[in-house]
Amino acid sequence: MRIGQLAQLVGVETQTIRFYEQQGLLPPPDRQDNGYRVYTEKHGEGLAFIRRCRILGLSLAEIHELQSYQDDPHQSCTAVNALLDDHISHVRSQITALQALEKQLVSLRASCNDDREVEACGILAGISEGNMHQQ
Amino acid sequence: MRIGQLAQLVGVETQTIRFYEQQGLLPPPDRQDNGYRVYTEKHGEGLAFIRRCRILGLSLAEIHELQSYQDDPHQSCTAVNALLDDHISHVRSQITALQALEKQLVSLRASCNDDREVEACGILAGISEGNMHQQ
DNA sequence: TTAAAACTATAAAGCTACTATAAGGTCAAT
DNA sequence: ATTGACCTTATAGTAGCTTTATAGTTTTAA
Repeated sequence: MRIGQLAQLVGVETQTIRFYEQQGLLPPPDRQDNGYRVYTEKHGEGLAFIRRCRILGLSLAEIHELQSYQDDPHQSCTAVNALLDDHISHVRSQITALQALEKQLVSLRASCNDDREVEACGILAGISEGNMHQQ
Repeated sequence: MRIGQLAQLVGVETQTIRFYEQQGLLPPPDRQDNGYRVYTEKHGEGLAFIRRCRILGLSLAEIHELQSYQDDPHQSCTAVNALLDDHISHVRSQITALQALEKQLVSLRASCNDDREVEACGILAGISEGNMHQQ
């Protein structure tokens, strides 16, 4: 399978595949005589794994870590559990921060009900005067 | 006021101030004979405005847009309202996406209760097999 | 058969919003 | 005279790709 087919199969761009290879997330495939990369089904699985991890919000470094666990299948998987726990708490703190931000934005938005002149705009005034009860 | 004082006043690094100047968000200040930047109170206000916008999650491009409205104080402020509305809905969709992600991660986490061998780890199996009811 | 379209390759730059590093000039105090 | 704190510019690094440039190869259509 060539790079274009693999890309279509998994739903990524060809450049992304080359990028993962360069980053050491995808093993370098064999080459044809003309230099074209030749992929196996294993590469497809590896690439799909990476993409699912990315959809879950894991960083490339975290994915690399998971791969290192996969390569040593008889060790305990507590590290995998810990990685996921860390990631979950990271996601949760992001949610909390964004919810606080949303509240702040909504209250700022309420300070101006359309169609004033910019000079009297409650939003710009609100930002300029810094009445943003932070934290 | 020199750049270090301004930085301390507003709570940013000096490089950040130079960066904003280079990006056209902060007007180039006068220079002393030795080339040092000299800032006025106006610069302080401008910088504080930028920082408050950044805390609200606005991009530098959005801040630039807001500044252009400030420069023309007699036009209607509907564009300002619209910018904020867009930003609020952007934040809300981020929150929604992260909440869905959290759910997915928690269910994945539940598929492995510690201390198995990596080979049997429910988390890695879950990602590999792709039983991630997406969307 | 030939020419265009589609695919592949590498290398380098661009994106965001800074942060960090390097190499050097200026100024006040010791 | 030199130390230290400050200032200058220019360049590279961060994450995870995407875009662009340039060029070679294969496939398809005329």
